[in-house]
Amino acid sequence: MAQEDVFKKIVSHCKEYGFVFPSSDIYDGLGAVYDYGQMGVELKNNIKQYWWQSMVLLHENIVGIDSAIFMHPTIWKASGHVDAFNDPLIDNRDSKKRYRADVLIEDQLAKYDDKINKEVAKAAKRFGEAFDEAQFRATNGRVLENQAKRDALHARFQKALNENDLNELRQIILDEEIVCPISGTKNWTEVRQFNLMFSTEMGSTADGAMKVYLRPETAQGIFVNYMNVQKTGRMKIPFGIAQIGKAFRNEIVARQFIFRMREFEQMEMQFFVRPGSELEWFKQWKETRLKWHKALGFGDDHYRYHDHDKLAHYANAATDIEFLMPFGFKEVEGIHSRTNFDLSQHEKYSGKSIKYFDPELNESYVPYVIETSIGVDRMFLSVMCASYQEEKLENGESRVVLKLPAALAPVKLAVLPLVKKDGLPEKAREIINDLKFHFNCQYDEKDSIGKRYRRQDAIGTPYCITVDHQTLEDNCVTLRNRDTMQQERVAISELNNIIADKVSITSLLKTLL
RNA sequence: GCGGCAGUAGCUCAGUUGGUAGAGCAUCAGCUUCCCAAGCUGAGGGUCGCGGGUUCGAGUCCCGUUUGCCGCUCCA
Repeated sequence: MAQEDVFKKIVSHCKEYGFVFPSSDIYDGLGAVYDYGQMGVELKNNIKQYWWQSMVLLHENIVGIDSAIFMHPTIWKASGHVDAFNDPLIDNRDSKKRYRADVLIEDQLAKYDDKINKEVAKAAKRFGEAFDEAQFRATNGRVLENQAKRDALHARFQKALNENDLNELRQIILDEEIVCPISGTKNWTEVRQFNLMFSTEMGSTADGAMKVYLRPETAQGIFVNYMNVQKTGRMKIPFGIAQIGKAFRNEIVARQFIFRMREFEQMEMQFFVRPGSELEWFKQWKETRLKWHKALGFGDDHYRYHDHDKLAHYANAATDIEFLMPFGFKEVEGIHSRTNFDLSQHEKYSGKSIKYFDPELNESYVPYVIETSIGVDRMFLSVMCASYQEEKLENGESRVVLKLPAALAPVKLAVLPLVKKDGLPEKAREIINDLKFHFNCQYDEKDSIGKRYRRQDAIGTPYCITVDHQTLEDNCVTLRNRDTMQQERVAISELNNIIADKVSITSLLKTLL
């Protein structure tokens, strides 16, 4: 089966069994926004718990926070997000190429300069040593004409930029008869402003509302709380701050189901270290994070590193952990050595000192940061893709089974009376009423037993128990394993002992040590 | 954003030259009592993405719009 078909099936499966729904479904959906359903929310919560516990529980020098989505607007100036993502873009309809409108106009300005310089160079050659350049520029007709055009264009361009007048930018491009370098035509679309950050207003407009942004990453919430946590938690370097939360990016193109969404969730941990030691820590976190992924047991061949050649302005090392999705290896987690860029920027913009006094070195410094940043939704998708299997059975039939790691499965145990009479349902209820305090259980008495097993396979329930007539006599049930489909007879009193450990996140965490 | 393709029941889809909707699976109730789904009886569920137009009549033709998929583009 082609891989795209598998992906389509996974998307359908997600909807059909209550994992992921399109947002605003009954209103025909909202672009690149999705909701998690009754099964999805359980799986997602389990993923978050696995991450949180691996960070905060297993490391005494990592603590968590939960910062607000709204933050002071200056934070995004300090971080570089305001400047980095605010480009006026225009498309040429013939070549279908996109350009920055301001760059096209700057190129046009440069053309005028070229013309003028050519005239000057020509004259200089002609007059030799006697050439007075200033005099020539001030009197030559062709130079003056081009200079006047250039100055007019420059003034108009600056005015349009200052007023953020997109129509005027387009009009300039038309008036100057700027053509697409590829198609050579002037068939331009409207100019559009693409800002990666969503904005809204805080306070009523009558009071002079303040423009605030929905955070495009959770990291800054950690950086601006660095001093608070370090002081109140008496944290000593090296230490980390972990956070799980929503972030928002107004992607131009958001596609591939929940892989790239406009509203998404991140799990980030910023680890603060001594300057100079950052690359050592970078290496260590790279390994630690890959181990966390591999512990899920999907197979080591599903993962690879992708080291960045082109580094962002703040980083001195960066790598992605990529996962083999049906549409290729894709980034699930990023590990970045962010230097002291963020904290230094916040020092500068806030005017507050963000230094750490290191008693061992007896000196103060702005700590360096190693960031591990993982997309919850991407992680969710990778787990779904790796777990989804269509199996041919010995009797020639097939089944769809989600081979989720038991610790992540939404439902841990299904309790099934073999038949819907003779007191079996009552006995099953009795069992579930005890076990439901320990893990997520589901009861089902509808349809044949085989059909019920398949229903549980489809949502990835690792264990099913069947209550039959013999149960009423010996207090034993049949325990059925999702993956092997093997059954064994166990005492009801032993169920919690047998199952609880296998389906707990604790058991998964222990494999990390 | 540009270009191509698509949108009919929860899912997968059919719907003939335009005559106000069907199948399989799923769901629910009952029968059956069976340890690996698709046995029997019955039921519910769709203003055919949305808006407009042509027509006596539109799921079907035309225009617009929206959503999705693929390619290009963008991606601290």
